[in-house]
Amino acid sequence: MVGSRPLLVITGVTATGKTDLALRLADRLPVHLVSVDSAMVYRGMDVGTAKPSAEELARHPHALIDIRDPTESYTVADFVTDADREVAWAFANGRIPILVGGTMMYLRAFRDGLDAIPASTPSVRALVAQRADQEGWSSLHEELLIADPVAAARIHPNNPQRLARAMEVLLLTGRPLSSYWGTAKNAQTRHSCRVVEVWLDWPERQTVHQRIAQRFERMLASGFIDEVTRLRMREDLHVGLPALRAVGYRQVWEYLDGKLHASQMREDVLAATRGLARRQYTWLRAWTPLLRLHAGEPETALEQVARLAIQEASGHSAAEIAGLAED
RNA sequence: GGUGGGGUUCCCGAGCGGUCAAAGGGAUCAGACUGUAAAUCUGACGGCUCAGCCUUCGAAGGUUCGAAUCCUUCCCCCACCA
Repeated sequence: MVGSRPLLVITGVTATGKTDLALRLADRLPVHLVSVDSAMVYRGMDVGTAKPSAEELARHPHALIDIRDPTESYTVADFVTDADREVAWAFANGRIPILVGGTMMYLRAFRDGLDAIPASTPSVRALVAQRADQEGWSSLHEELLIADPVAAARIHPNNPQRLARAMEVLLLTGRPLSSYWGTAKNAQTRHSCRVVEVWLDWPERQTVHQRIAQRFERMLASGFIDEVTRLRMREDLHVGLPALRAVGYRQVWEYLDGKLHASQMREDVLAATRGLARRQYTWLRAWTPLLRLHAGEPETALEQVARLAIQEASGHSAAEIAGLAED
């Protein structure tokens, strides 16, 4: 019965209650929760990432939370490797793996698989950065256009981050980045499972904006500023690190630097969070097999997801197992 | 009460007789996305029956072939003097 065991994915834009849904699901079913969140991986970044509380984590452990120091980086490839390991563990132990989170690129990479492209190295990265400094990014893009026209066509000359990656691979391996494309295996194949994806969403964008604002108020009341102050006291942390470029942390850091007034900081954080949500929507709308559930009706959503999971797991029809999720 | 500065498209803010639906920034919206992704980047952004037309630059008049730009009066802000 290959492909019948379910793997649940709970996603949606920021501040829609994904974590809550997952926690409640964990109360009823034998699950293994796996966080899909590029910011929650960092230790000491709790309030601003809306990480589940220590109590919640004690009750329902999440894999891939608090696995890095803010000085370290964490990548999509790290995520796919880690998530694969967690999913395998779940299946081996008779649990339903549930991937919860809104880092869409991680989710996409997990679902569709990642091609075996070599990781960059600090020295090559520095070299590319230095060349960009001297010659300008547009010059590097022209170079890429010749060496790797396929990748160059898909990378805008003004996008240093993606351009850098392509150049790094080229310099590191002597091979075009695009020559590595096409070997990835998707999650269903890798795990012989059935991926069930749930999108928790509000019908009105305005609701999401409101919830973002309310949640930020709660974060402030819960000591978010203090949290950033603590991070800022560390000599080895600075805003250039991926961890501290996270929404909220970046702005509060500037505020503590005295570069922003409190009201401006608040506004900037909210705008950045709304922007994050907007970009998440772009992924979600293009994501075909998503079951969209109403975030404003958590009970119903919970019911549906639980039922779906049981149904997939048992291979029985929904009618046959109706009521099972209640227990 | 007097003098000086000012009211510009959702916000801030340029423009100071034509090339202005009006620079730039912000917000918002749409999109891209294969090892930094809560990142990085692109586009749209007064309205329409959209290669053109219509309505905007505090209000109303006026000058001019032509005004956001000049004049008059009025309304409202700000600063200083009283």
